[in-house]
Amino acid sequence: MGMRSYGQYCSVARALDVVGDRWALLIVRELLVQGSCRFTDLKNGLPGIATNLLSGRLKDLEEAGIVSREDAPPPVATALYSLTPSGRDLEPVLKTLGAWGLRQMTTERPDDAFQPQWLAYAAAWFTADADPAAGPAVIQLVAPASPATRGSLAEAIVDLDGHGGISARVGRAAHPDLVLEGPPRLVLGLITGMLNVDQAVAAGIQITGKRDLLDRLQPTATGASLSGR
Amino acid sequence: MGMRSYGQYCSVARALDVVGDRWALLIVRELLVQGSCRFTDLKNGLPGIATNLLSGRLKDLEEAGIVSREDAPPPVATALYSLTPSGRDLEPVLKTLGAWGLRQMTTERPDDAFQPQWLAYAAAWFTADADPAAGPAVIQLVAPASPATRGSLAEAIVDLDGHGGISARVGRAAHPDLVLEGPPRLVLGLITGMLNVDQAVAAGIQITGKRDLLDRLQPTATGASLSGR
DNA sequence: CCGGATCCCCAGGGATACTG
DNA sequence: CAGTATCCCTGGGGATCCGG
Repeated sequence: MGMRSYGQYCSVARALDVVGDRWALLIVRELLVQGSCRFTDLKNGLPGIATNLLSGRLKDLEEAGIVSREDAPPPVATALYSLTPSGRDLEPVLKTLGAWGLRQMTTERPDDAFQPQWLAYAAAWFTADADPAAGPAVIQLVAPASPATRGSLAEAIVDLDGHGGISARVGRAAHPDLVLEGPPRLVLGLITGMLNVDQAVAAGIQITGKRDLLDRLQPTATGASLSGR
Repeated sequence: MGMRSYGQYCSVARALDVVGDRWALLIVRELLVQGSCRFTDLKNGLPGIATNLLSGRLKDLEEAGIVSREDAPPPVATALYSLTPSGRDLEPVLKTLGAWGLRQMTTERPDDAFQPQWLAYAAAWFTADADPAAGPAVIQLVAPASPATRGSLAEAIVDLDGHGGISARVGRAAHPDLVLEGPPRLVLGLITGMLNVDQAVAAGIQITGKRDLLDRLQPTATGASLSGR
């Protein structure tokens, strides 16, 4: 299929030969965040993509050794897509790219899509646990989802494991130690450090539970500030 | 001009809205490596790009606050392009992307372009000084340039400053402590750690001078091996 | 020679409909 | 659900042309 190359013996150009096509890195993002998943799950996680383009890219990425496709066991009988080790190695690329992209989040665009898993990966990728010795803790993030799915909520659970690790997943926790609720720009701005607590509160974020957990949740990306607007 | 967006409130998607277009990141690469330079310098550093596309991208990137264009002082009277601070912040992105792309360098393509500055940035980005206390040192890299410019050489100077820093630039050093000469794949493979010394020598690289300097030049990217072929 | 602008053509992307 | 097929259209590749 698509084998267009920049024709340069340079590792950046070679990387872009493989993952530089439109939608390619976003597909990898979705596979990183969702793990092994079905065609439709990818389609839902990539609002705006055309189905032919998705299937085409999946073929390309499989050919390039980044994505693997396998048939699920009998009861399901559907194909599952996941990342190969080489594909998982793209995580640092998406992390740095996403960290740089935080500064682009200031401009508001009311009809942008927004999904719960993007809330999750932002917490996992752009924050660190400043005080692991304080033990495990659970933070619940809540924001209104895309305008397209009006009424529904984007909910993510952030787990501090007490050993310095932070993981996040979509869903609602039974007994969170802290709940942050508000528009995506505020929740995201607070956990990525683009807003400080005072600014986020003033802008209308709702903080429920152990507020001192916010001091443990240290933003690692040194992005611009969202406070200007 | 091009304002096509993925329409997702996600920092990765937002980043790709700005630098995801074809050639965009390669233009940034060239500006990072070359510093402030003219239109023609960029064109020469980006073999294969169409001039209309280059000028269009430069406009887009300028509009996005990544590139700045300024008129050079009177005697030159030409426009100079350079990166803004925001544009320079893309360096970590290109580093990680380039590190991942090293594994794509194994496939040989005889008519790929190859330029001296790519030799330089590879050394600066993917190596570290394992023993700064040993003092300053200079390593000369030499490889045949693109088939297009047959006969000419790609030459880069790697400077170990004796304080842990490594910088590199295009050119020929007067009195290098070490000279590595051979095909791009071997020189690049050796400094990025995809080949070890024995493999590179067996494949025909020429090493002249203080060979123990090679132990100081530690590859930082954990790429695949080129030895398989 | 440098710094583009203009033109033409085709491949790749976007939207939708359709099928196993 | 998991794609394939189709159509349309924009953006990219390549060459040429033009003002400074």
